[in-house]
Amino acid sequence: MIDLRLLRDDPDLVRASQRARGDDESAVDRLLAADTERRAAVHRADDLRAAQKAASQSVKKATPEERPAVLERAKALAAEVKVAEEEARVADEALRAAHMSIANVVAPEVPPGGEDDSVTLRTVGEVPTYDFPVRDHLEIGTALGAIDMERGAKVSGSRFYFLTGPGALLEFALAQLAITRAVAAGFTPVVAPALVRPEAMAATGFLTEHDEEVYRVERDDLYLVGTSEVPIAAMHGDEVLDLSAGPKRYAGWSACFRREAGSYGKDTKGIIRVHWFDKVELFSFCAPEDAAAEHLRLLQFEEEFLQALELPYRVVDIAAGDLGTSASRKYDLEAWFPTQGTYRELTSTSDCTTFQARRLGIRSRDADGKPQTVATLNGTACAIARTIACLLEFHQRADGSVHVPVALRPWLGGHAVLTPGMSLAPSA
RNA sequence: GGAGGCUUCGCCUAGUCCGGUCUAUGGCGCCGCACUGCUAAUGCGGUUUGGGUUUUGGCCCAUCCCGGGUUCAAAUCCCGGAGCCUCCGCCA
Repeated sequence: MIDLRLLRDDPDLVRASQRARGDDESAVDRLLAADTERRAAVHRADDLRAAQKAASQSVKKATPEERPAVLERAKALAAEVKVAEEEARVADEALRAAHMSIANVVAPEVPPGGEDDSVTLRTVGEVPTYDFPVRDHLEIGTALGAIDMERGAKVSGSRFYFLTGPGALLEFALAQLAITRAVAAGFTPVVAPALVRPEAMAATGFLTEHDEEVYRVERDDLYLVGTSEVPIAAMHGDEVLDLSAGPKRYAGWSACFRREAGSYGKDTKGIIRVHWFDKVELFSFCAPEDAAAEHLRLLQFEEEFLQALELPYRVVDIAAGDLGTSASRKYDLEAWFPTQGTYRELTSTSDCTTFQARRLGIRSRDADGKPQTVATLNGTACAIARTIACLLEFHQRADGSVHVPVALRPWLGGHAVLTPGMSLAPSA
């Protein structure tokens, strides 16, 4: 939800944001009107309630003779209050609906336009030429005994997989590397629940924006999260955080579940797009004025992580029309997939400013000790399945073996290369 | 799964049986002032949050876990829900 004060003070800023996103500008005027109407309705109800309260107090003080008349007036007022309250409730609901229909105000630096208007800020690392026919990650992973897609389908259906042998070790190695680096960078490690109540899902916006993407456990009225952003954001819901020592930073590990409705035919092969994967997610709560700097910090972490994996990548400044509802700015980090001959999103980071925290009721104290809504930011440290896919493809060699980035070796028995049929026991 | 207890303005707590003076008690903490060589102690005052309004002094409304209901009037009575704790059962 956007800041209504900002809307009242500078509606043109919000209109410009809507324009940049390709969203409906008139929604701004509908919200302004709903805001005015709600305030009028609340004012009427409050005044009536004050009168009714006074009347109610006078019932007790009334003499027996006056009592019937006083009671009569109080009753009449009570009925009026009931009507006015209902009107206020309706106005409030209308405001809420209008409020929800407007996405976060985009940062002024964001490129306007749609998907094709996103801007590559920089490209880091060399894209090598492979002097042999490159194989995709599924071929390599299957040959290594790292990925078993067929049995994944047998047990759970399409877009499910088993990670076995070196694949399973890679999962833990990536998780360890991500968490270790995050802790070193000041993030508090968190193991978060992957099953949450409807409130947590709704408060983070996933029931409205990504409703089709979400798995429900109807029997228990719980939802499987698509990212640990959900439990971590909701973790501090309705709290006043102490940010006097700086942002609160978390690195959350959890399983992630996505129905991938509407992505039939997209990335059907391998583990690039799957119904379940594990992920280490970065999440920061900070003062609104620190959000832009914090965003760059998350971006830097993500870049350094890809560098540690020895992967070339590019940083894309996502255009307004392609931003999520809560994001005011978003960077995608895309790494090179040789079989696709292109960069594909491996991680991303979004600055949600106060948009998400307003709905979640997460505040901190400003310099004057007044509560203010915090800013929230999220970023991928490592989406494990897709990262494994990229590593296998990018670091493949002509003989079907795969180079292991130095940073991962401590968790892979010290091995520098993964070879089909190799022993996974630590090398001497 | 069964039985019971509990949830009050940062923390602790009184109030709930028996509806109105609860405009919520007291303590701790915190802020200000006074006193005081300094500190401590003491005294006095202030200290939930959100909304509305404002001549920026204030004023009004809501807020006692959440949502309904009864009533002129609900922290208090009734119904539904959530969370925490204890015990029993089951369980990796």
